[in-house]
Amino acid sequence: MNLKELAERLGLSPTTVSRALNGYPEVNEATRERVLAAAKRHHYRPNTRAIRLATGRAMAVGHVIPLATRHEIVNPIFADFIAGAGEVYSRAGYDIVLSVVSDEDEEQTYRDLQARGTVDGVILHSMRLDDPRIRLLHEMGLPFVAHGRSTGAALPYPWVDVNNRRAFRRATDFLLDLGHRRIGLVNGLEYMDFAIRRRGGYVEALEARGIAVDEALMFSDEMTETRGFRAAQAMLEPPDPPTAFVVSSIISALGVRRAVEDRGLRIGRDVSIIIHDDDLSYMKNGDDVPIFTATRSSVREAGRRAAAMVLDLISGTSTVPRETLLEAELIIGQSTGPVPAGPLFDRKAP
Amino acid sequence: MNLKELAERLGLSPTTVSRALNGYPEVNEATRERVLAAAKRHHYRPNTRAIRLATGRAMAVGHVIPLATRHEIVNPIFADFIAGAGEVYSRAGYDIVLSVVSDEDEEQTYRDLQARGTVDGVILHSMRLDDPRIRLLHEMGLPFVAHGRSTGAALPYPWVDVNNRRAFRRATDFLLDLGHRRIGLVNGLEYMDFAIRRRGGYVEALEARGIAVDEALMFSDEMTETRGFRAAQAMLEPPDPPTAFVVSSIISALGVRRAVEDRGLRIGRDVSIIIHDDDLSYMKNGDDVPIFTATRSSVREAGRRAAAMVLDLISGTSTVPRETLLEAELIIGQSTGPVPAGPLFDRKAP
DNA sequence: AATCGCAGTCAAACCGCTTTGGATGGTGCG
DNA sequence: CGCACCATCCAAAGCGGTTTGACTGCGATT
Repeated sequence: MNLKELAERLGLSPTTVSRALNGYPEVNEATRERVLAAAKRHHYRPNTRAIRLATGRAMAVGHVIPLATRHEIVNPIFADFIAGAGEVYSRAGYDIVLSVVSDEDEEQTYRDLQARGTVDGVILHSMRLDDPRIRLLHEMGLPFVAHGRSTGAALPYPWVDVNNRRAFRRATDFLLDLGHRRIGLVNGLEYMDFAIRRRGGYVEALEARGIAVDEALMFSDEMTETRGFRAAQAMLEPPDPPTAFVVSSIISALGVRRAVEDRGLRIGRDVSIIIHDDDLSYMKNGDDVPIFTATRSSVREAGRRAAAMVLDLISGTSTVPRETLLEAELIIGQSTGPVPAGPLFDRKAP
Repeated sequence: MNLKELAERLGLSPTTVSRALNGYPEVNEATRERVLAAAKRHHYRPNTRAIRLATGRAMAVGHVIPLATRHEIVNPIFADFIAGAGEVYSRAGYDIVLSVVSDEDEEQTYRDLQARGTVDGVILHSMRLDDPRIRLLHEMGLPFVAHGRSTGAALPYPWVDVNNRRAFRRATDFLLDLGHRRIGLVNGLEYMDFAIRRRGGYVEALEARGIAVDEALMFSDEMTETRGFRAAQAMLEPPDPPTAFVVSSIISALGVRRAVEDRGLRIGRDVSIIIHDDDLSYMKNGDDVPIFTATRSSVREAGRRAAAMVLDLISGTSTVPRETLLEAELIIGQSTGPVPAGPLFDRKAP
């Protein structure tokens, strides 16, 4: 059943039917109701392909997932971010078009997406230091919203981000208040913007108390369980190991926990851990009682905000702020406690 | 730059240009080269919206992500599955259209996707027991491939699945061979088809050795760290606790590990764990040495297979089998060992 | 009574491609 | 020389909607 057929059945022109369905004012209310009823009765659904061609809009937002050729890792936060964004898109009748792309093809992908008219706008994932995509998309004139910021970007751009610096400042302060002085940082890759900001917050907290930053206690790599394990293992090995860790991801933190427990140390008593928790649905930080003390900020909510923002940009009606800084809340869990008295080796399990 | 403009510049008709670009034989080779060169020079990219309308094909495959309203959990394997499928789609010039949908809207979503011509086919995720979507899509005549099977389905349907039963049979046998007799099963939700098959393999192995199945040692729930923790905790509590666990997901297994270690027991010595490992990129089971002994099957590969299959179905050229059963390989890691002598309480840490 | 304005409707153009059904001119062959 | 047959190319008709510009009546205005 297409528009023409529906119009014929109703004894109306396609024009009127189209207008009736799309809520234009110049159609008689009685007619409109007749049309709507017939449309429902015949399960009429307008063909998206035709709408897209006729209106020149794609009614779709692109999410480009960069797949670093070296690492081949899909960002674990991605699924939840999309789930949040999806809620907003579907309400607005927009589709999500996904492109999984290796780094080197990324620019080409954005150009294609625009030139072929596949999408009306895009969301940028995995923002990096001085990210070249900002300039690119500016030049192309394709509406976009970044999930995360890009330190060093020359141009303004719309973004949704967590206040990573403040979150890590608070996390580190929290540990310092508990008396910890040797605090390890297990961070993400440092060309990722969030990792830089998090380190900033960490360093800031230490310096505010006059504590020297120890390079040996700062680690940055892919945020997997294994890397977290390795990092913690390496830091715990030498004399004068850290009594606490600030960890960028709950997944790395699982590795840190393993390393700590492998040495016979007890989390929350011998070694404290505080994490950043993206509130991933399949990786909840405990049901009721949080496992880890954490700075928490829902990545799903970030998805919702970013989606609303990009739709806003596309429609041109600015009802939503262009920059959204989400504050993380501090969740007290069981993984932190006061710094233990005496040197660490005294506390080792037999 | 569109086709008409390009044709004008070349002094050719749109027909010829279109044919030259699409490799039709009735165009002079010299002309074709001229066209190709001009297209490249002017960065001509055909408008997808127009192609789609003209050809009547969507050049897109839909992935419908059901979001159980109760749980709100995004399946963690989803991102990697899509990454695999994406490789295949992009090579074929197809897009991925994502719909995140709550259970009750799912049928409506498939109908819409087809009637509006948004996609040419779909992939079914999270297959359940006697899944109603199989009949639905059959009736609709929309090409589809299921990721996972559906026990009890009356109609034939194309699928890609892991041999879950055999994997869990092997895993359980492996533990039995090590002398374990009390083996806990930490499984996924039992309306999920894979969970049923896995339990089947587990039960089969026990029965083959004449070991009675103990309901108290079979747990099924959402596969999160916390639920895994709870399950293991509950099983370890009573007298005569299991000396080994078969766990359906690496994520739940992290919870099981935590529960085991919380009791002062050592993984691989006091308690063995064997998992099913989907080889998730952000949740690797160790870099070089596997952390957990596991039955491994790459979900990314499953994505590739399913994508190839659905494209096959769409094009009508059957070059790929309609049913793909992937065998999991058994990976020996550090989490399993012979059953310890003596009752469990003797082995507790001081 | 003639004109105007407006609500309501429609025909036709258009979006940018694909595809059908010719045209055209040159070749080969009887 | 005439005709069939290719190899090439093109005009025009879709695809299924939206949107522009016009065209009806009919009550209100002058």
